[in-house]
Amino acid sequence: MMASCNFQEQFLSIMEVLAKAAVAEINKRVDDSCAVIRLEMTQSQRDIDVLKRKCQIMESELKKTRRRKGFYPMASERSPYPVKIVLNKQRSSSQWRDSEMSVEEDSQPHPTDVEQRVETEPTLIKDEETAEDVWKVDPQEEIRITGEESGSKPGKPPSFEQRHCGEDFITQPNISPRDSVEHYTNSDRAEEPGTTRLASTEVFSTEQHRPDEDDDSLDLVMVKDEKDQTTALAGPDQFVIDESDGQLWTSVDPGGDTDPVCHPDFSFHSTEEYSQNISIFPSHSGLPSFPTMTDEVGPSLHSSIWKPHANMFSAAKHITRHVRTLADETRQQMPEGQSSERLNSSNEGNSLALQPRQHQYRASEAKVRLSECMTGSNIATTSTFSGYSLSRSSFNMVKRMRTQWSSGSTTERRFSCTFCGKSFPRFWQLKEHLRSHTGEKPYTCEQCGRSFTKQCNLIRHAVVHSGEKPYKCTQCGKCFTQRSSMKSHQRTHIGESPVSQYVAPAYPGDPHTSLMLSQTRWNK
DNA sequence: GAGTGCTACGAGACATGA
DNA sequence: TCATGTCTCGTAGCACTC
Repeated sequence: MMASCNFQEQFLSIMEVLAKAAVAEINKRVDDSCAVIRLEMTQSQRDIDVLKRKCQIMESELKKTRRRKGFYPMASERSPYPVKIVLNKQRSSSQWRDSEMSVEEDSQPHPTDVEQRVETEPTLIKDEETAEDVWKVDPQEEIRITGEESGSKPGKPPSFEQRHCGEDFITQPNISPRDSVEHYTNSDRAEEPGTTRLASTEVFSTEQHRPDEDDDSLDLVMVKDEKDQTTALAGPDQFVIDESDGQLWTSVDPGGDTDPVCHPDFSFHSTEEYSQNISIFPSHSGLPSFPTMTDEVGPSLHSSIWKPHANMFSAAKHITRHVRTLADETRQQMPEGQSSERLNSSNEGNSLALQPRQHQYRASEAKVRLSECMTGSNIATTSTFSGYSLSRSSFNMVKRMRTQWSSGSTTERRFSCTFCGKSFPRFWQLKEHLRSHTGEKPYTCEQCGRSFTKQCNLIRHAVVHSGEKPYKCTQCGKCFTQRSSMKSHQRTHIGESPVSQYVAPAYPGDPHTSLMLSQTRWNK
């Protein structure tokens, strides 16, 4: 009895020590990671400041030039709707900037808007370097990016998403589908006389009504310049998010004909920290989740050996708190409009970009429009998951794409999965692949109700109900439902023992021979 | 409990036709 | 380029045997 008690005490003390050591180690690693994050953010901050200064200088110069020329279009000649102009790289910067400036000036914003716009003036410019701007699907966000913090209550500091939506493309779950629509106008509207020509840009309206179209179809931003026969997404960093098809897509400029640098490829990629640390799907969704920070430490923490120790129980929470605290601190340090993908990924699942979508769109239209977008030298596709909008990951994509451009890398596989980084040569392959992440299973067996991601798998599944076994072993006559099963079975006929087909490892520890041995289990 | 074989499914690669 | 179908590999789960 005494011995047992002593053993228990010793065991507990050992566990306690181990738990403390583990917590310390985890804290250390988190701190290290945070240091990196801070460093990167500081660097980004400097870059942003420089860009802001440049923008301010250019804006002031532009205004001076306009005053000299006396060029200020009348508000009555402008579109009565608030618009967003998407940069077309084929246009000179002065042109689109002029257009945008005039639009914003003529839209007669609320006085507070003006103030805020002045404060955040650099963000007004849909610069080529701010590709994330183009992705916003929410007019509220469009307003926000110009400085107005819609969604945040007066006197209340804006939420992280609100403050960073400009870069993070958060689709607010409480926004109605109609609200989250951006309408495009140029292609189907006659140019109004006196209107400053926005030939190569697409003018978005948050209120515009197109009587010749069903309202339900107004769920996708398709940026396309019909006059120039090139999409306005010609800029390789211009994206559009659509919530129509539960898929994740991107615009691609494979030819690079719109880019002087000839960017060859900007397919999706995901950063490792994103795919590994971000819980994309909320726990209640029933969809698969990527391991979160908590998950990463979870297995060891929740294994039975650790259960008696509260320290270890709290370790994961501690990490979570730590990361959250850091994220909060970082957010406070970050200026408006700045984003950090690392911060995003560290910020645990509850505040991640992928939030439950509360509205659905018509997938069929998305497909049609997708096809439209896929035509031409530029491919404007759209993005979301089933019920989850993309946002911060999109930002990661932009960054990754820019990295690719700057490095001049090119690949045949232009479409990469945001989640796992796998690449595909065809867009539809990526689309199909994404089902494995989104959990979308469009093909359902009528007999058992089971769903499948691919139709061929459903067809193959049908033999379960039919009892058909079309594949027969030529040696023993045994039938199988699948060829792979038969082939696997046939291997058992070879030499009676599969192991005999391989060389026994001379050294049990040798990884090569061990691998061969592992293969003797016939692909198991 | 370990090893083995089978079933069934997930998913990538590829071919083909529209 | 997309949709569809086929082929294929890998693997989880289960049952059975030793």
